[in-house]
Amino acid sequence: MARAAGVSQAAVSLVLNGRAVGRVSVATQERVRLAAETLGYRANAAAQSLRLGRARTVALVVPDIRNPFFAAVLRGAERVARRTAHAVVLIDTDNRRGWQTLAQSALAGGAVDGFVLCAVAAPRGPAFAGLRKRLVMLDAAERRLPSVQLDIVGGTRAALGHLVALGHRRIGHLGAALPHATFARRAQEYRRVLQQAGLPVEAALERQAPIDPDAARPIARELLEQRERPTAVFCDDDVLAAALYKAAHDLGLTIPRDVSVVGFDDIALARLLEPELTTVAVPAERLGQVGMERLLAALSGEATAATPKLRVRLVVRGSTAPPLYV
Amino acid sequence: MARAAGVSQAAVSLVLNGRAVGRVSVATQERVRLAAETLGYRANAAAQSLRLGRARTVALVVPDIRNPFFAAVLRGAERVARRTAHAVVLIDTDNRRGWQTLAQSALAGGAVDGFVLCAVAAPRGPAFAGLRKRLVMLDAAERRLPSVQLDIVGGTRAALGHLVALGHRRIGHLGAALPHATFARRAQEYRRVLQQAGLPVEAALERQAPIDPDAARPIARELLEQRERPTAVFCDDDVLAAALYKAAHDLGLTIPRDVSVVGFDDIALARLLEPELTTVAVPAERLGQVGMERLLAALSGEATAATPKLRVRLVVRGSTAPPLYV
DNA sequence: CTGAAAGCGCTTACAG
DNA sequence: CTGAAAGCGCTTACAG
Repeated sequence: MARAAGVSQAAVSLVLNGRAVGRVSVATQERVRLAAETLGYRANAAAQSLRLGRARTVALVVPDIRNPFFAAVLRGAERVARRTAHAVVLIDTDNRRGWQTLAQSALAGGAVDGFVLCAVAAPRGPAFAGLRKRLVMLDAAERRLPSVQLDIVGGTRAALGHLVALGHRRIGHLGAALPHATFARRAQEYRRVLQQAGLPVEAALERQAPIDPDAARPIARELLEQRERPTAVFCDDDVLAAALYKAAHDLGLTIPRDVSVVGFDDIALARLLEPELTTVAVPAERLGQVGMERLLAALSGEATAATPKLRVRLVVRGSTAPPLYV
Repeated sequence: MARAAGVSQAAVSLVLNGRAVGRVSVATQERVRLAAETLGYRANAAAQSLRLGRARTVALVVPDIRNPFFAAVLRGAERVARRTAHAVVLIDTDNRRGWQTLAQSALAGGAVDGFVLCAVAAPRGPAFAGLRKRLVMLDAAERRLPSVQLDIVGGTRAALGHLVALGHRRIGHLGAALPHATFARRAQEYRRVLQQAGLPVEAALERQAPIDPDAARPIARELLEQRERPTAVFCDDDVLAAALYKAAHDLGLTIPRDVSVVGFDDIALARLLEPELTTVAVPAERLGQVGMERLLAALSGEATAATPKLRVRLVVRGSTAPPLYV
């Protein structure tokens, strides 16, 4: 390339990286640009990485990319990364622990500059000790690590407040069986609201299920089959809510007449269900965006601003109504 | 690292890459392995890429990762890539053309070794001339490029055959408004089956819509609002089918009584709809797997076997029934 | 303003 | 079996 333009390697580098002003003559700049254009030349990424110590690649870690919520996060993250010529590598943990080994290798080998973690537990062990500046957790509880917060407490309170206001007294909880703080928080807040409202907090009203329709369906069913069935159920995720719809249908129960349902996330599915799902809308794509922005900022050494907290809001649709017998 | 183990750089490389047999003494091998373990040492990825000319990274290009079908493809592809220590970078085209520039840069700069293309048109232009060995198209029509085939024709025939067998005479088609051969094929086969069955092939029975519930809903509605409404609709995608459910609901039509619906893909959504959706099951994750396997094989210079063709099969559920008035 | 050189960390011939 | 060296393609001081 330098030869093609008849200039030095250094000049090419300077021009193509926009550091040419006052260092390379305009004529040379033109020649370089023209030659690059003609040859379709791009700087070799590996050589750049080696020299600069930055791979311009970050990994997004999610439990299951088939969940549209995580797909939306990925989309948001990818958009932001692309703006600064970074690539996003996906690590789908499939709800297993093994990903930490992979992540550790990628980091140690410099294949990846940092991580955005979504709904997976923070990695442990000495290998991740220096990770603070290379990691952003999405919707995390731990203040110790850089993160983007969601107002999970507010969302949970809004959802349960809505059910309480409708007159429900027995409110169940279909939680996500994932080891992430966000779900622990929802469970905690669920109990707190019930308690404050003087409503029963019973083990019988709580179940945990994988975020997968088939796996969750029988568990949702257990919740609805009890003698003293809840008249409303708060679900940690829209997919769980959908599983509850199926379970209700299995049992001949009508939503919202026999049981009200509230979801979490507001993925496209929420409005495709019939009746449309009342749910806590979470800005998934924005979460991915903001998370990636923060990671990239941290990687380029910018001071980390205060932990941002994204709003969520309850969207009331057709799946909630007053209980049949008040 | 070499210093830590008290051996040469070359020995480290040999041992860690499994090329040590008969070239490095067992004692040295042990020392290297121990030191690597202790230090958590990984070979620098950039240096390896530079030296070897392979980035061990491939890109998956999809129109919209929020569509669970594409998410499943990604998952399958990622699994396979991981087995051989390759990373998968996502390029979400957002149904736009701009991705080709990005892809071209990534390839020219060696950031990416190859591409798996799913439901996007093959790239054009001289920059992609030498791409044949670095590209696999999923579900492509063009035999000119390496690809993994799906039996789209068979699936379409099965879907329409099912509707014809049920007694439907006016069968509509809600197609995907994407410039990919797979959708052209479905439209073509739809017309062919109707023709062969002596049924009307009319422009009024065909519509194209983006694969997005909100965008597709009014278009689906047009299809159902006509005076001579179709009694059944074949949809190019389950998401389109879901949009049709909504449109039917808007118009007070009941599925399958007033209109039968067949989808394509069998994503999780299909069974969450009520009634559950009759659809052509496509092995999405497997598609991603096989596509990635072929790409990796091609990249390591293995001879490309015959183009594999994956089976699809019609899954009959509750959304199809005989028409009301035969 | 321009060019020659060092060095990022590997792998692979090559000489001992 | 071991070690010293070249070179992948960049970027960045440095000398002219």
